[in-house]
Amino acid sequence: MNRTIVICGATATGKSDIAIEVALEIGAEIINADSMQLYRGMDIGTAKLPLEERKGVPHHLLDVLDVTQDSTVAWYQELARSKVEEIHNRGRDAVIVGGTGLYIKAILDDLNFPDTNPDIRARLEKEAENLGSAALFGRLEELDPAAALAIDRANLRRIIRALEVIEITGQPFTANLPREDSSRYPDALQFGLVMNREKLRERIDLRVERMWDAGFISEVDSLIAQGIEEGSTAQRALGYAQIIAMRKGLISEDEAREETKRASRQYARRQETWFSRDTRIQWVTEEQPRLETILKKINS
RNA sequence: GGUCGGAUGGCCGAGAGGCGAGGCAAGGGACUGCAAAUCCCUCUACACGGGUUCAAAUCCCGUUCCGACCU
Repeated sequence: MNRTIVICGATATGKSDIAIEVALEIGAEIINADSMQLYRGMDIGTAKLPLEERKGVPHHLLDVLDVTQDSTVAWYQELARSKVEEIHNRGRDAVIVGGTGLYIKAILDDLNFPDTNPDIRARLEKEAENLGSAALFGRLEELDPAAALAIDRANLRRIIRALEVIEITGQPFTANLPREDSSRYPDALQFGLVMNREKLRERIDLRVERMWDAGFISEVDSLIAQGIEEGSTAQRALGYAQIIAMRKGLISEDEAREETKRASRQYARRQETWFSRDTRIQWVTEEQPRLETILKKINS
């Protein structure tokens, strides 16, 4: 019986380390569920565990994209699921670790993502520019009132995607949503790591300082040379975006570093909001002996 | 000692008599193909004391503090 275990939570809560320990204990392999650690060359700024710290535990979906390529959930979903199957077929357990909530959900739940079409999307984006986002939202209200209700009228990105899906599938956007929560891996155990805000803030600050000392700037410099600005996903990563802005002369190094800390804090908040909605997650606080707590639940 | 200019919410910053600009930060929230993204909500301030007025952050008087200049 092969298990699927998820370790999630906000950034800087120590997910990677716990995952290694858990994996060592139960003989599992690790699948990365962090949208930015997918990128080759994004090591320091994403706090990617160096090889020697992985203690021999096989890691999957690390360094699988070039910085110029865009990551998407649909692509990730397929790949990650095939990795889970692969590991299970090998008779081992899979530990999924990461802070990208949507990606984790995409593995576990029966989310299906209707295709995308660059032409349609480009056209919609152009229309938004010319007619304004209000016009597109109006169209969405007509074509799919339920979707319009669920999407903020100012959230152009989601409005465009909804219209794109409607056009491609010929059905309302909401028709593609699952009726109820149906899980592909019903037995998956999800653990969430939590820390109080103050503590987390300190850890984030410290971590960013260390990244700087470890040569974060030169890492970004070489990625700029590799064309990170051509892609749209990688260049928005925390810290990377700030250092790119710094290299463009928009902000000082000091500002870049402080902005990175602040953006990380805000990100952590968004992550907590996201994960807090999932009632399947079992939360583990910092006061608890985390590894033991998790192992106990896995084995019970 | 004198003259002039300031003093606005955690920070920045407009307003210059009449339904509490705005931005950032902070907190809360949403979320099915860019998710470390995108977006929404909340946070009633005007240095202090008097006065004028139906109405003052906005006008008048005084006080305190800051800055510039003068002696």
